[in-house]
Amino acid sequence: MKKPLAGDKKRPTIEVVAKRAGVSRQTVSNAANAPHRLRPETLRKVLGTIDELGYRPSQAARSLRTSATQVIGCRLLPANYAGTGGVLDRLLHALCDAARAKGYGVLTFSAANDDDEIGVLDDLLRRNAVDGLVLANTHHGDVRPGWLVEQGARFVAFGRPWGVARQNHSWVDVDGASGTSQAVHHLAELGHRRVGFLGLPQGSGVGDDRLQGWQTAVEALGLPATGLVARAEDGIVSGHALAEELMASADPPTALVCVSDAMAVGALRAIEDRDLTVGRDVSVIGFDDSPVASVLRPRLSSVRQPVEDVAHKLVEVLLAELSGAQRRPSRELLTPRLVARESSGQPSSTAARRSSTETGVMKRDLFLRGSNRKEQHK
Amino acid sequence: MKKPLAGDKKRPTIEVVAKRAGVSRQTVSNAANAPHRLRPETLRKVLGTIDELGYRPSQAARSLRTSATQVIGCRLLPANYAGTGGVLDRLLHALCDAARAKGYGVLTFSAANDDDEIGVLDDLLRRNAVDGLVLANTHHGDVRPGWLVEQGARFVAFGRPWGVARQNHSWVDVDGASGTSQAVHHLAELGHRRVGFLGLPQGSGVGDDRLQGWQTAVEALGLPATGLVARAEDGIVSGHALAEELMASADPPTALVCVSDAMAVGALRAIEDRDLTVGRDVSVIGFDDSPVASVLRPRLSSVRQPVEDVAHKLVEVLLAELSGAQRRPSRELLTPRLVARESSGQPSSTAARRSSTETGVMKRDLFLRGSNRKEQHK
DNA sequence: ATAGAGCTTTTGAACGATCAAGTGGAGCCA
DNA sequence: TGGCTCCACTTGATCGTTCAAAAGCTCTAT
Repeated sequence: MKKPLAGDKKRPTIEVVAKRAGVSRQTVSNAANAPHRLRPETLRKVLGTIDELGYRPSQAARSLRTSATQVIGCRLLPANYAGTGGVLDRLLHALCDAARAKGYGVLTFSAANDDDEIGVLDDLLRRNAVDGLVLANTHHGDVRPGWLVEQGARFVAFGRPWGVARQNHSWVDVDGASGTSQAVHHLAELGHRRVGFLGLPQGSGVGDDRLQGWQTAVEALGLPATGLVARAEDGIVSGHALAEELMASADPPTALVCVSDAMAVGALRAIEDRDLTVGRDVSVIGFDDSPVASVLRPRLSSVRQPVEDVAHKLVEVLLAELSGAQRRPSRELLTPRLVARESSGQPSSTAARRSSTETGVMKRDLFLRGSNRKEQHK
Repeated sequence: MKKPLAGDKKRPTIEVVAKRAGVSRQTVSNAANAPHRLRPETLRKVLGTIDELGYRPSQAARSLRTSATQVIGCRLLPANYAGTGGVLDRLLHALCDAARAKGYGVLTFSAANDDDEIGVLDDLLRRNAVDGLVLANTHHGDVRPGWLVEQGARFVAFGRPWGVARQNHSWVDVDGASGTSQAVHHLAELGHRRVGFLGLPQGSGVGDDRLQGWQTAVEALGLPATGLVARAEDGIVSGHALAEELMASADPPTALVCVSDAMAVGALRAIEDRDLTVGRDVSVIGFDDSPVASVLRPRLSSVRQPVEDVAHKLVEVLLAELSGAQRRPSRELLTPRLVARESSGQPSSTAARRSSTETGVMKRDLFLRGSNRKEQHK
């Protein structure tokens, strides 16, 4: 026999509000959901009572009736997840904000791998625990989008359906090629000509995309392109090895564009190991602008993804999908932005011609917490 | 007029399963919720049908009837949140796992500040969108616990009710004092005697707790304690200033225990600025073992919080709270563990007496990705 | 006066599950 | 055989909301 605990205030139901306001259930319901149907006077009265009693419709009852949960599901990826370090955390924050602004909540879950994730998704969909899903970190040969389409689930992917032409679902993505292209242009402006690229093994969607941006820019600028690309799995160790490989060549690059910040960190180490100075002898630019970027010494230039915009778009697209108004899938490609810091500077040959005061300034202010001061946004 | 979309497979209801299995609704319900009530034969038959149709009870319908949502709410804190950098992200992952293991989901939301959070919580509670809450980052003068108690909400705090004796709610926390104490003992074993402490301004709960651990250890070991503590707001800049302050004294410390990794990073910079070698001339130990710790050079020794255990306890305590079986609030204090890396080594005077091969080894393998190899857990 | 149109409000039913009470049958004992 | 208990299962009611349809009211045109 369970007796109600002390603090258990009973939430008022719509019926209670109705009685108190001297109207019917439906009128109260309309006050919240379709105010235009009520006479202004009635509306005021009902809203007053709602406010007075602090009434909010029960999520469960509403869901049962409308079969809409007002909840979006999203897998939580490990913070250090290779290739997207930190981006997804920022995205999740932004997603929660964007969703809440539209009256939706975000249900998070973790999964060991994609198959495991499908298991969780299956459960969520079967229980009707979510209205739609945000699928992060799409990759080559990803089985999840196909499975979701097959289930008739509403979802948006953060990431293009890499390598699969027939995948027909909505997605939002960031134009990685634009990011690396910006990086190359930035370096070229600083005076670099031999700009290398540390990439991922062929077949990785994001990797190929970002490599292509490098290629496009290098061609457009008429820079040398041979012997300047090295590829391996993501990680600091890889970055070190690849940078070492390129730096050991007969005609080494004076700048490196990296597919990730992890790679960039490895590259920094390799350059230091050669007793060269990052940002002067060799410049390095990372990707994703992870929290470490602004903590490293020198602070790492990096391409920052517009996560807030991404989150906003994701919610917008997903809600359109949910409303059923959406006939065909939407595709949205957003543009990232290079954040230039100390790790990218003029090549030493060029810099020698100028005064060195600039370098002096760079040595100061390495301890700034945020990444907003002393940074130039390209 | 909305017609059902193409892929809209209709979920089977309990009624459908019942009909198909040739039993009543309640029997199907019992098969899932109270199997012991069924004859083994019936149970097998019903479970078979459930499996065949892929039936899962509708969350909404169940919630409506039982007024339990099987969802836990948790605020998402900014990734770089001062004082707990990265810990809460790891915690969230662990929390999702622990909750899911008990059949619960985790609903996340972000909030600009505590008042804003109360607004969101109010909404969640009024809509009955969550059964309980995990309250992270409790601090001095926190208004949230009191408000929640007043509302009769079920919740567990991650963090003690600092400075408020009468707060009477369940909590789980990590024994920060033990962590800093371990750090001091570790340094003392390495031969350090003058061990400094970089802390937070007085009045910060976690700050005072961690300082106290330093104090206790220093007294127990008979180490000097005066002129070795510096305090300021958390951050890299602060860490740099405080370390500089201590290092500039007549009799500077040979090791620094820091209240956070951010502080530690600042300390590393300050030591390097004095052209001293971290881990040899001056050792540094951080707190929280944030992702940057193992990326820095030298890799940062840090006190790691047992987030998985914390998450497990949080869920355990919260569920006890929800079941109503819990008479009085539980308090759980878990013990963190020092992860020793290169930033903490023997003081140069002691090290000089020994061979230098050890230092040689340390210089290698700085590029390891994870933090599992070449680390000694104390 | 009255029917019809249009607006506001009320009423009955339904969403899909669980709880509480009820039914039927087997087994036991007198 | 009757009565009792116990077990396995079924039936009716209910959670709180929204949908669909009915009802009432006001106003206008005939």
